[in-house]
Amino acid sequence: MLRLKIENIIKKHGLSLTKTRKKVLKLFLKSIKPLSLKEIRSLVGDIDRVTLFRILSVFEEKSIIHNIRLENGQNLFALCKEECSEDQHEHNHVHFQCESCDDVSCVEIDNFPLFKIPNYKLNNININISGICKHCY
Amino acid sequence: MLRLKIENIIKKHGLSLTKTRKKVLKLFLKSIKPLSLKEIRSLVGDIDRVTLFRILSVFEEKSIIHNIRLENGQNLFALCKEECSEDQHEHNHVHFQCESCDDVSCVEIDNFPLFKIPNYKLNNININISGICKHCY
DNA sequence: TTAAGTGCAAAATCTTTGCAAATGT
DNA sequence: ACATTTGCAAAGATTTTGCACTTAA
Repeated sequence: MLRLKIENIIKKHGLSLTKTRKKVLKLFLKSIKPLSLKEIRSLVGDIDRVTLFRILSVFEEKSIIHNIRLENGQNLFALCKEECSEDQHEHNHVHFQCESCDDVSCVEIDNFPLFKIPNYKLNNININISGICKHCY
Repeated sequence: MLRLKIENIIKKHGLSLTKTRKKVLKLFLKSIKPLSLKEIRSLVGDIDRVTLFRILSVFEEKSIIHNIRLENGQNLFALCKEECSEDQHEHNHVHFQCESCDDVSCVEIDNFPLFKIPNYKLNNININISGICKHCY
């Protein structure tokens, strides 16, 4: 089931189906939280640093994952929605970092605000919020 | 005039008034655009890389400037508003990057959306948008 | 079979740390 | 005069490049 989903996603984006890519994607599908390079490497086991960089880079290019750059410099990656395409992301979430427990998560928002700026065309909107999460509140 | 403003800002935050800090702050006050480390260094002239890191770091700590981390990894800095304090920023702007000319700017937004997430306390909100700017549109 | 992906070595960047000399108050 | 800041050297971390070897189609 999961295996099929993984293969499906990779093929759908025209990428060839390799062992390492499957391992990495599996991780994202199983994880609720955004992952750092270190975490991925320690979870996948022995995967070359450079190879991982390259895998994340194609995955990002194909909008399988997206990159979360936090204000403190942390660089995390999280799964995109199926609807995300290469030039437009369809996220209704914000990236939230808790100042108490440091946890980062993608939080869905209903009534996601509609941004408009006169004379500008807005394609991708990325929102990072810090504060206190529901567990620490 | 500018000289006084610079000295005023630095002193207001309890920092001592050094040559290099004045130079760096002057740059921010004169620049409309967010600046990268490289740009700052080339504009200020000969300033040590480490010293600059440290100056930016205190300035950020004191909320004289804020750090803009773009999705593509670029790391820029821009002046805060006078009202910004150490634990809360009062920006009504988004960080906009044009996909055509690559320019980054802080764009003021009227009707800045009010975010609410049930059971969360939101402190700082940071919004990065990419698209086409008014000059390229 | 051959085009694409991986792993390794090594370079290029970016960021941090420690300490002696210089500067601000 | 004393505490803080700066510049330099050097360590650490992160990201990129080139190339030979392996794997997927």
